[in-house]
Amino acid sequence: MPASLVHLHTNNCSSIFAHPPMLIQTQINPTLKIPSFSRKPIQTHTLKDICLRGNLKEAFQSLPVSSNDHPDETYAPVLELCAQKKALSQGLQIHAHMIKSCSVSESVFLATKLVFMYGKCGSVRNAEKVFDQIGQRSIFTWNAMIGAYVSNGKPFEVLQTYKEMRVLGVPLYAYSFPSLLKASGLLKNLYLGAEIHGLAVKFGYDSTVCVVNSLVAMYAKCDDLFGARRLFGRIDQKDDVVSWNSIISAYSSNGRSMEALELFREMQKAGLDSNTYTAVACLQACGDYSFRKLGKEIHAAVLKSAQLLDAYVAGALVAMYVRCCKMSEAVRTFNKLEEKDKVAWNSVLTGFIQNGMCSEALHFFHDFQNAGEKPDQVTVISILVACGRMGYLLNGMELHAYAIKIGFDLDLQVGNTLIDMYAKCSCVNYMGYAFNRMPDKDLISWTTVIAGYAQNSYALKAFELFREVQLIDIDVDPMMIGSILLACSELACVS
DNA sequence: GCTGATGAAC
Repeated sequence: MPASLVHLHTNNCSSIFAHPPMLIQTQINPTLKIPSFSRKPIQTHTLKDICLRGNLKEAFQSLPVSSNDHPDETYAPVLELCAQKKALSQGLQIHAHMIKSCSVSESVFLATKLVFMYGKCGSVRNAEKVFDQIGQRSIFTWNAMIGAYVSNGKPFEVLQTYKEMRVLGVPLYAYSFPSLLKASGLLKNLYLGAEIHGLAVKFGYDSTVCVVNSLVAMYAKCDDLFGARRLFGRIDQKDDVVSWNSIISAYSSNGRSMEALELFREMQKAGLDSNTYTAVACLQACGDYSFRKLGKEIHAAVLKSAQLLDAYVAGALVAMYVRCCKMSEAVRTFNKLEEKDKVAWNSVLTGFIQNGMCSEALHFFHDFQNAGEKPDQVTVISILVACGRMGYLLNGMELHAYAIKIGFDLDLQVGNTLIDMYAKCSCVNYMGYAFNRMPDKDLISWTTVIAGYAQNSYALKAFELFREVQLIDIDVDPMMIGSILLACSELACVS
């Protein structure tokens, strides 16, 4: 690309000629000035370049063996690279290297980088350990810590840290808000979100584009679409793709396809380029059969624009075809994927089940296992549903054993599906066992188990559990009443 | 130096 070369070239020139007085001095005695450039900065600069190139192995080989005079410049780029690659074991090695050369405790900058690296690599505990040891924390340190919490799905910890910041009087800066607002959204705590919104106004960051975008997302996650729309409407310069993506995604994830797609059209009219996030949000809105044509159009546009299909876009495409009951298209899209991740596998799997193709789902599960994938909760739930519908008790039990082995049977949703599977396979004893083992039970658990007993002619057992439901504070739902009526007719009692 | 918006299930 000639244009970027020219750009780079002029940039270098401007930095060299940025200090004319120096230049005058060097002109007096140029030959002596040249060797006075120390070798150190050149070395660390190359390490930074290696890191920018993204080769972790090369970066490791270029690390100085003993302690050096520029720990910040040495370690910061390597830590950043570890974070980018989510390379925890390498990050730990760098941390060890740093301890050996005594450069962690003195530098808040490097300690903050460590917190950031551990957060990105998914090790909240290590991030906390480093964070706790830092005496004088900067606002960057606090932001790195709450960022680590929020990106690892720990909104309660964000809330706690936020309270600590308030008590200590740490002033919030622009970049504190996105993480705090995301945590409010994860907690669906509109009250907290509004409080943080208030602080953003107080500190004067409510017009900062990333803060506004985070606010839009927060209100949407807290089911306040009106609030999200009002904020989006107040943005003067609507020229940021993320702002549009936030509001489109707000509508599409709340099932408001029409509004989402109207906003997408408006965005196109404004002449803004969409990206993968836009595609995902729009595809989500194309779940309705009536939008299948638009979904195909977006599919075509995506194929045209991206050389390599983004994992999220691919997943959204598969999910879109599933919702439009186009399983052959879904499978075709899935097969074209170079990197098939778990969500993509699960989308196809649940697609088969939603479309009543249980034996296809079981076949597909064999492919899943042959590909060396490990089932997660969603996979287990899908296969249990298929087993139940097909009446495959032995396969269901096998999956139950697997679920127990890795502790999934304690999961509420997995437990509920196990109850349903055993009920459908008329295996009442194991159904009761699965139900009793559940540490938490919700309305669906009770409804499913009562229906299971009633449908398998265990009317008295159904009554017994119904009485228990009335004792604990759970609302009775129509499904449950239906099961109890069935049990009544079984016993021919009308009382 | 830290930051914002994405795909799956009973």
